[in-house]
Amino acid sequence: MSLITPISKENKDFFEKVYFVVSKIPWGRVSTYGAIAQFLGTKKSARMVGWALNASHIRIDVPAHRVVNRIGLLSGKNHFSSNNEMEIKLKEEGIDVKNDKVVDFDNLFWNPNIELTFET
DNA sequence: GTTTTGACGGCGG
DNA sequence: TCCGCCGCCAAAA
Repeated sequence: MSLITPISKENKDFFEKVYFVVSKIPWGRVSTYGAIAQFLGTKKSARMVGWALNASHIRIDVPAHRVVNRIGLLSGKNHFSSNNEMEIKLKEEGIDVKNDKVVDFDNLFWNPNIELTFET
């Protein structure tokens, strides 16, 4: 079996893939659109990741609040029901946020390309 | 079927 | 270092 199986039957389309990866972000960690896009093989499609998450509001199992942009900025906070819901959720996980930015982002960054390995 | 949009990222100025 | 323009590409209009 391959070590990494980013695409399985439950991840048939791009959106599904995004949801899958995002759902794997550990509690208390954050990831980025670009990293997820790269993991999915389309590094240049970071914007699509955001778009996918935009449609993920129906999926409660997708922790979209753990996805920020490359510098740790909460670029998607405006898409949550409450204006600072994203920040609140992050803080509930022990992630400190200041000025719409994740403090110590480098340390909290979870890179699926490296850390998302799961045994099949 | 074509144009616009967008929760990004890289590169140049 | 900071700011702005440009490329990407799937979905919505």
